[in-house]
Amino acid sequence: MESKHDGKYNKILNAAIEVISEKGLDKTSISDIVKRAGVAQGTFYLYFSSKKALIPAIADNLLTITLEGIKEKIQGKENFWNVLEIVIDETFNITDEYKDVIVLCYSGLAIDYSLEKWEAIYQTYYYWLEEIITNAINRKEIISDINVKWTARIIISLVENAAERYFISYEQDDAQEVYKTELFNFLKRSLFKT
Amino acid sequence: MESKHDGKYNKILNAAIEVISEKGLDKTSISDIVKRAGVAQGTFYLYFSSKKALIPAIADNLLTITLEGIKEKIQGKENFWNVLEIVIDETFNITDEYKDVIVLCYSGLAIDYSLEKWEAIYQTYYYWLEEIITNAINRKEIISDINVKWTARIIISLVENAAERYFISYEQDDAQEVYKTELFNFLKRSLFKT
Amino acid sequence: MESKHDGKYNKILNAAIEVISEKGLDKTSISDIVKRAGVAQGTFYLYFSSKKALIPAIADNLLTITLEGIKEKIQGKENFWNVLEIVIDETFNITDEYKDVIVLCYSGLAIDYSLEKWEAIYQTYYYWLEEIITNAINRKEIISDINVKWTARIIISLVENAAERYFISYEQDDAQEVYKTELFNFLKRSLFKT
Amino acid sequence: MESKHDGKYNKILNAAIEVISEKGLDKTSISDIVKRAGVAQGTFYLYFSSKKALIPAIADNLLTITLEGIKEKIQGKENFWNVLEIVIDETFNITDEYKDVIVLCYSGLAIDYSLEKWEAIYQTYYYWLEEIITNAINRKEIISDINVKWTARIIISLVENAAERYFISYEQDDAQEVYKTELFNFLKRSLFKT
DNA sequence: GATGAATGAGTCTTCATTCAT
DNA sequence: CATGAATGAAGACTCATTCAT
Repeated sequence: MESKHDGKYNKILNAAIEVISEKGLDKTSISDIVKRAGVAQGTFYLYFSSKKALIPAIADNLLTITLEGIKEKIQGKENFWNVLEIVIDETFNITDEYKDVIVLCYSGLAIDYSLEKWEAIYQTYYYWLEEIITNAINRKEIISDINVKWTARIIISLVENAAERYFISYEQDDAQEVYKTELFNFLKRSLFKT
Repeated sequence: MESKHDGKYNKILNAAIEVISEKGLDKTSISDIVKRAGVAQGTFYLYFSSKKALIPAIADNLLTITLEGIKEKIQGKENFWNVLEIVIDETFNITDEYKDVIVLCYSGLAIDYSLEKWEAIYQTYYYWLEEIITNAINRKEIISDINVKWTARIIISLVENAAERYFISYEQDDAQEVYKTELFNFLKRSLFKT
Repeated sequence: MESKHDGKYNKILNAAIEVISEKGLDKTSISDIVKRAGVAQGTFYLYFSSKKALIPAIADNLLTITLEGIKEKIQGKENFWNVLEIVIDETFNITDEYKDVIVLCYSGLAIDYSLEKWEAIYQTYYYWLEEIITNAINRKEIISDINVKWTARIIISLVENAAERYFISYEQDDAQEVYKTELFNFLKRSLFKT
Repeated sequence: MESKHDGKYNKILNAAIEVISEKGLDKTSISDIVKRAGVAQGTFYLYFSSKKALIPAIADNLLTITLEGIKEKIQGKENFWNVLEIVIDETFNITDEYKDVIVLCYSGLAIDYSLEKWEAIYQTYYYWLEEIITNAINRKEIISDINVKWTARIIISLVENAAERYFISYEQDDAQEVYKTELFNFLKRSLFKT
C-alpha cells in the first residue's frame, strides 16, 4: 500500500494505534504518542490538528486495510457467497488484531457528532459492496426485491457487530467458526434466491 | 417500576442525561450536572462512585425504559412477528428520544472495557428475548435450527444499529416506515418457517 | 481599609503584585503566584477568571490605595494648591513603591483594549478631582474658563506620567524635589487665577 | 527617507504593524507575521533578533514618521506656537492612524524594562524639541525660567497622552478640535511670556 | 445526609527559535 | 541569503475528587 502521507504522518498514526491499543484513548496523552513515534511534541500538530483528529484518521486507516485485504483475497472469485465469506473472514481477522482500537472508533463517533465524517470514511466501502450486491442480483445469486443501499449498510454493520461482540466478549476460541457460520447462514437465509 | 434510589439519585441521573445530550460526555463536567440537578458538588459522590459510573447507570435506565415499553405494548399478543414489530417500533422511539445519549453509551463501552458490566445490563433484555424466541420455535413460528442465544443478541444489535443509523443520519422523516419494513422483512426472511 | 473580598482573594492579589514586581508579567506564571500565596493552583481560578483578569484588579487596588492616601493627608486642607501638592507627593510615593507593577498596568491596557474597564477603574478618582476643581473655581483659586472634566484627566495623567518617567529612568535621588517643583509650577502657571 | 534596511526588513515590519493592529501583540505569532509578509519563518530572524526586538523597531518607525511629518509641515514657520500647533496636529493624526500599535508600544515598554532603549528612541525627538524651546526662549516667545530638558519631555508626553486618550476612548468626532484647543491653551497658559 | 470551597495532578496546545538544505 | 520542517520547553487552565463543617 502506498501511504497517503509521508513517513512522519504514518509514524505518528501507527504509534497512536499502538499506544491507544494498550492504554485506551482517555489515558493516552499526546506525549505518549510522540514518544513512541520518536518525534517531538510539536510535530504531532504539524500532521494532526488536535487529539480528536486522530480518531477518523485511525478509522480510515483500518477500513482501508480491511477493504484491501478483502479485495486481495477475492481475486476473481466474484460469486456473492464467496465474497460474503471473505468479508466475514477478513472482518473477524482485522477485528481480532485491532479490537482495542475499534471500540475507540465508536467512542470517537460520540466525541463530536461527526457523522458526516463517519459516513465519508465508510463511503468507499459502501459503494464497493453496493456494486457487489447489484451484480449478485443481476446474476440471480440473491433475491432482487431489496434496497441495495440499505442492504449494503446492514450487512456491514451486522458483520462488524458480530465480530466485535465475539472478540470483545472473550469467547472461547473454538467458537469462532460456529459464530461465523451462524452469521453466514443468517444472511444467506435472508438473501438467497431459491 | 419503583425507582432504585430516592429522588436525588434520579435528579442527578436525569440532569446528567440532559446535559450530556446537549454537550457530549467529554465536555460535560460534574459541575454542570450538579448545577442542573440543583444539588451540591459533593452530593454527586453520595450516589455515584465516579463520573464513569454514570454511563452504565444511564444505559441501564434506557434499557429498562425500553423493555418496559415493549412489555406494556405486547399485552398478550405473544405471536413472534407481533413482538418483533413492537421491538422495532419501541427501539426506534427510544432511539429518537435519546439519540444523543445512546451514542455515548457506545463510547462509554470504550472507556473502560467494562464488557462484563455491559453484558450484565443487557442480561435481562437478552433473557427475555431468548424466551420469546424459544416459544416461537416451539410454536413453529420460526425456524428451529438456530442458536437461540446468538440469535437473540444479533436481533437486538441489528435493530438497535438500524435505529441509530436512521436517526443519527438525519434521514428524511417519511423514510422511517420504509426503513422499519425493510428491517422487519430482512429478519423475517431469515427466520420465518415456511 | 476593609477588603473587598475575603482573605484568599487578597492573598493572591498581593502575591501577584509581589511576584510580578520581581519578574515581570510575562515571566510570572500562575504557578509562581499561587506558590507565593500559599494556595493551590485551582484556587486562583476561584477568584480570578484568568491571568489577564489580574491586571485590572491590581490597577484598581493601586488606585484605591493612592486615593485613600491622598484623602487621608488632605484632612480639611481643601485649598487647591495644597491638594495638588499632596496629589503629586502621593503619586510619587506610590509610583516609587510599585513602579514595577505600574508599568505593567499600561501593558495590561494593551492586552485587550479594555478601555471601558480602565475608565471604570479611574472613574472614582476622576470624579473626586473634578469636584476639587469645581470647588477651586468657585473659590476663585484657579481660572474658570477650563473644561473641568478634561482638566481633571489631564492633571492625573500628567502627574502619573511625570512620576513614572522619574522613577523608571533611575534619576539621581536628589532630583526628586526639583522634578516635583517643576511639575507643580508647570500646572500652577497654567491654572492659577491672578 | 531612505530605508535603514532593504525591502524585506520593511516588508516584515509593516506586516508586523498590520497584524499586531488587528490581533494584538500577544495573539500575534511570528508565523502570522511572516505569512502576511510573504517570507519564510526563518527569514524573520535574519532581520530581527527576536520577537521582542519588534517593538522598539515599530516605535522607532512611528516616531520617525511623526517627526518627519512635523518637520515637513513647519517649513520655516519657526514661531514656537506655530510649531506647537503642528506638533499637536501631527501627533493626533499619527495616533489616529496607528492607535492600535501605539498602545502596544507602552506594553512593549513593560516587557523588559528597556527604558534605555526607549529613551534612545525618543532621543532625536527630545533633542529636536529642546532646540525649538531654547530658540523660543531666546526669541522671548516663552518664559525663560524653565528646565528645557524637562519641559521638552513633559510637552511630548502630554500631547501624546491627550491624543491617545482622545482616540482610544472613541470620543464623538466633533470633539477633536475642542480637545486640541484645550490642550494648546493649557500649554500656552503655562509657557507664554506676557 | 448535604454542602461547596479547596485541592493539585495532569495535558493539550502554542510558538519562538534553530538548522540542514 | 532564504527556506520551512522540526523542535521541545513552558504554562494556562480544567475538573474529578475530598473533607471540614
